[in-house]
Amino acid sequence: MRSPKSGNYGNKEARILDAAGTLFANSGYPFVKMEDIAKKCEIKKSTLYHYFATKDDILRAIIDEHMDNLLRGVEEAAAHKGSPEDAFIALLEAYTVKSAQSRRQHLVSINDLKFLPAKAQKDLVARQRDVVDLIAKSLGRLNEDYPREALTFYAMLLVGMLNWTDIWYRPSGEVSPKELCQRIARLFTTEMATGAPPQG
Amino acid sequence: MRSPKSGNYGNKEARILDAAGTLFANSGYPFVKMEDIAKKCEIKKSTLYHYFATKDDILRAIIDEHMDNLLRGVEEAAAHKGSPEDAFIALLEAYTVKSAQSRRQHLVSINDLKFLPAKAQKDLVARQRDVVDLIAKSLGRLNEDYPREALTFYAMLLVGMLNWTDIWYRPSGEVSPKELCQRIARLFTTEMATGAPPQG
DNA sequence: ATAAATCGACCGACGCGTCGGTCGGTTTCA
DNA sequence: TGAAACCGACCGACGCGTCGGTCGATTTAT
Repeated sequence: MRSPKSGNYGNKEARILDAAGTLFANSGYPFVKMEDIAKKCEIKKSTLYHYFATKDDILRAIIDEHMDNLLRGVEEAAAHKGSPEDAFIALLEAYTVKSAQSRRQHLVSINDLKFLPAKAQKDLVARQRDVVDLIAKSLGRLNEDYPREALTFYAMLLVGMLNWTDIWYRPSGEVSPKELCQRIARLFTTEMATGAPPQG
Repeated sequence: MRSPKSGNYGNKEARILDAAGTLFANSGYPFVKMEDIAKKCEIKKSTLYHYFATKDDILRAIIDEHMDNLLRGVEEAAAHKGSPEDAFIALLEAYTVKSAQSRRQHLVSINDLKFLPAKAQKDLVARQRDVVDLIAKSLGRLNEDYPREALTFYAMLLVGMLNWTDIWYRPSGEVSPKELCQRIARLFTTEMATGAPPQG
């Protein structure tokens, strides 16, 4: 998205978030000190507090921005016109592309959400739920016979798989991102095509 | 395994690990203070250090024990005689049963591993890899045409899904553990039965 | 038999590094 | 010239780990 080196980096807030995101993703929120973030931005710690009131606020801002971004991308793909299968794959690709694009932010969102105060967490989790619902809806178009709760169930499985994948998957490895995405998609499209809807 | 209330709880070490495991699972390693653990064991913090040299050691012991347990269970199931499908399901069930049995330990293993010093992590991760390999091998028996690396790939996806499931799945909900397990198994057995092996 | 020596479990107090956050002052710039 | 950006010095709470020492039980020596 934004290269760390691009000259007029715009507002410093974004630069701070970018630096913090990288550090959080690499080391985990509790291990990153405010001074580390400051150093990476080539400012002093106290200056940091000119932009963000607390460490939590930085984390919150990162996750918040990422959720918006992710949700927007997935919503867009969900509106894909074409066969249900195409729409589903488009959605999956949107999800993985988005999480790859802002890979660090995504990792932070997954790993460090729990370090936020409960109230802030609820807010963010609600938005995660929106993503799951969109996926469930898309799955539903693959097979109209699955009841809503089964769809949600599979959507959760899918999101879980994707999120976990972020932890170990390296795009530079044997399997290309596109192939990763297609293989995962096939697991679910096949299920929806051949599986008997449960509890029906 | 061991009920917290069972009278002669045996050695105190186990009791400490049990208490710490619960606390870690509920709140996350960085948030749990040595004093919290001590209080839960009805001893003083300093006494804790009579049994474990550092906080890290406690975490390490928990994960270590759990890994052993899990690996043993999965190994046992892998030796299952019967059709490849039966063996695979048995293995899956072993995994989920084991992680449910010691749910807290499993959560700790997933969430808090990263708080260990790098060296200790490597050790534990290697054992996780052993589990993945066993699963890959079991998948391989479902379809001999899949090359090793594809099997590992799917095994990783599967383990990821299972691990993530631990985060949100509640056995008391709509879907019974057995059903959960079967649905997940079906995603992969179907793939292995109908899918074209990639890169082949 | 019993006093002395030994030992494991236990504890209160606290040293000390760490780290999020503050404050008062200086520089920059429109 | 005044507001925004920036900084160095500092603070206070917190939490890990330590240390000196107690207590009751077991072992040893006489």
